[in-house]
Amino acid sequence: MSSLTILRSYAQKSNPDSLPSSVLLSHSDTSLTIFDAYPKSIFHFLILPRVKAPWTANELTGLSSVFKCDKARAKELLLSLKDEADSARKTIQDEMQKRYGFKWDIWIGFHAIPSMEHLHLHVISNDLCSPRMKLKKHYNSFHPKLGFFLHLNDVLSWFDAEPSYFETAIQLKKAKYEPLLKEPLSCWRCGRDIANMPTLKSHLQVEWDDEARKEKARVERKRKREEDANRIDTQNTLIGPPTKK
Amino acid sequence: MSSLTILRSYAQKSNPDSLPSSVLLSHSDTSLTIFDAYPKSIFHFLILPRVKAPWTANELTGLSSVFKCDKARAKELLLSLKDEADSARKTIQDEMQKRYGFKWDIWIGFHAIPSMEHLHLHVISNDLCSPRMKLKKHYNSFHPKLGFFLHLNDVLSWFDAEPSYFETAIQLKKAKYEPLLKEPLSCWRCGRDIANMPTLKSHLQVEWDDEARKEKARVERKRKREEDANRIDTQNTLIGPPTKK
DNA sequence: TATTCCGATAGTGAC
DNA sequence: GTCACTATCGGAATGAG
Repeated sequence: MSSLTILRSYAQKSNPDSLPSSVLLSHSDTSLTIFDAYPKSIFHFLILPRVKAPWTANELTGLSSVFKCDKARAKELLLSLKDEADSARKTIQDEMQKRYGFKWDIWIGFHAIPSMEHLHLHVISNDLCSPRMKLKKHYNSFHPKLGFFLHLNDVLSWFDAEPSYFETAIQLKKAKYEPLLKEPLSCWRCGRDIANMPTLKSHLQVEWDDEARKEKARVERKRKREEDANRIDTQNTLIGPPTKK
Repeated sequence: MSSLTILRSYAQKSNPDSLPSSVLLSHSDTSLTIFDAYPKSIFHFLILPRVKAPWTANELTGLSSVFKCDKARAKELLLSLKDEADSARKTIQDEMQKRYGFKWDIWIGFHAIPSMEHLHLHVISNDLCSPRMKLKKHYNSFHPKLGFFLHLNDVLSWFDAEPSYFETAIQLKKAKYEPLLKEPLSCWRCGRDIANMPTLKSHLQVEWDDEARKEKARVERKRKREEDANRIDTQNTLIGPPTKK
């Protein structure tokens, strides 16, 4: 199977459960949620629309081809992907809590110019810490403010925009988006320019470690507060009436 | 010692014999012949003018600064370098015969834009086979027909050219010569374009092996002819008068 | 913007 | 056009049977 069309081959399966569990996380009637084979963050899933009536494989090649179909149908499709993405987000959040003791943000969106020939919606945790995050284009393709990563909610807002804006937006012109991948590296959190990928990766790790530390402290303070409140409640229950706040 | 000025430091020695034998091959009153520290061929020497009255270190920075001095003095300097280069050439030819049993061509010339700050004349065998021959710019800087390598005899001919030609030539404009180093690779022997350095290096090795084979065969034929002639002479001496040719 | 392999290209730092 | 080091950039192939 060529790497260019592997997602399509998944999306064409009439029985998604035949996919190995290392590939498939879950599926619905209209979509699959798979593990990105080269995760660019600790958590990274792809939501694929299934090739199923009324959709053909060609119509599902990418965002542009989807938009070229009936507008209402396109919106319906994206909303169903959104449902699946929200579900994947919850799965990720549970895992975050279980494995790391805290939760951090998750981004949901498309690449303006994908390489693989089947629409895929990224659901990715915002750490961007992964051994597979190797190249400038990898990073820039997920930078949340650069423009190449199209947040799903932004894409959905196109449906409510002026028709002329909609028509321009859905063209996803290469000339507009391709150069973004070559932009200088900058930390999406602190905005600082960073000279190269090794330095950026260290920086992202520090930023995430920092967030982890702060979040865990916050969780711990909350736990303490609740414990205190509980002890006071218990004391109050045992020795007197509740104190006024 | 910075690599930019190391040649100058050699050229300034009042006693060149204090240089290690791994650096110095020989010297005259006006010049040094040193081993190129990064030989781009099997044989590769540099001839340096010594910093010695009437020459100052600044005047000897490069070809341009030399030409800016008195024209007659400049010519005299180049002719003295030529003498040393011819001497180095003979040394190389002896070594070729001793080590390889045949001789091949030697080029004598300057780089139009040198990186090191002291005039140095290259004396280099035309094999261009060396582990130090690594980059396109290395090769192109010695390509005998590309223009970046200025054969000493060509430079000397500038003195006899129209004054306007002379004045233009001695400027050695970067804009003219720099782009030559990025020209596509082509074999200086057979003219074929060659895609990359690894391929070129293999090709140069084959070309040189080929020349070696042919030259050795030629040498052997000559030896045989002389042996035959000698045997016939000897026979003639022993058994009769020389035969007419 | 799938990865991987190979090589060319570009910037730096050397002292 | 000094080198050596690091990283980036640029093309081509990639599968399957």
